[in-house]
Amino acid sequence: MATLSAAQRRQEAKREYDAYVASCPSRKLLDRLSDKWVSLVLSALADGPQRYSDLARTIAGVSQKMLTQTLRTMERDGLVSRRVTPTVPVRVDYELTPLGWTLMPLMYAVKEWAEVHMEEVEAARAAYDADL
Amino acid sequence: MATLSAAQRRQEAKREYDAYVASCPSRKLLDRLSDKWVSLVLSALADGPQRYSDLARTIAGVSQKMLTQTLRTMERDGLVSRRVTPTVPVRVDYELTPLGWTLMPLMYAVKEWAEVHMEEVEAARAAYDADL
DNA sequence: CGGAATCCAGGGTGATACTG
DNA sequence: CAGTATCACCCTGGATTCCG
Repeated sequence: MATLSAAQRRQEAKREYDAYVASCPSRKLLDRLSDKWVSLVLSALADGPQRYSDLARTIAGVSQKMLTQTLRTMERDGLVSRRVTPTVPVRVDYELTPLGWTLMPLMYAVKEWAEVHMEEVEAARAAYDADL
Repeated sequence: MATLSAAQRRQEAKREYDAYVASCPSRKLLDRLSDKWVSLVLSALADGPQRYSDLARTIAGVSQKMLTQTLRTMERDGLVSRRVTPTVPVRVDYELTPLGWTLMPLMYAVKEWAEVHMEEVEAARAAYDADL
């Protein structure tokens, strides 16, 4: 990459984890981050702590199962924290951990990119399909 | 083309894409970008044009089918371009399009994040599992 | 309200074999 | 070398039901 200096490339080469290697834990982590719900949950929590039901409403179309499953995995990975308020009925809030906050901007940027460049992608698809 | 409803015309005029809405095209685009191979292909092409076999070697563990399928979709979406050199045997090079170059740094950052924060994630997992 | 558990259909995925 | 084709399987992910 042109934006990387030779020194940076050397440093990268020495890095312990390499996502290009299938057996590397970071590759599996990248696979997990490449879950379609993770980016949406992270982006949704950018506004601050939110209740389970708030997340379900913001992220339209997510099933209870997938939302819960995604939040559990993200909690286990240290990206979000779960706070239970033992009222009746129960209230559960999720918020980003410090680690989660370091990842959120990156995923948010991808989500933004998808929204901003949607037209160009659709134009490219139309052009591609026309050449068949 | 069929007559657009008032709501459709408003959306058309404002070009508002919201990835939180399940039916929004940008959501489907985000789902596609959330493919585990897309981020690796984009990152691999950050070094410049590469041959099919180079990509297959760099991205360890990808099957021919998935690599080809991923490249086809990315080509259709205008993220990569495909150049065939009709030698014998055939040589095929892939490179990022200008549109692909705008997305690459974002996905590359996510891949980097996974490598850099791997240890913290593993520590979080260990802590989570210990509390069961 | 915020889950857990179960069932189950569908398709995404990989292995394999073949081709220009 | 760079695919295409076929098949079988697993696992995702939705629907439903029940619980604290």
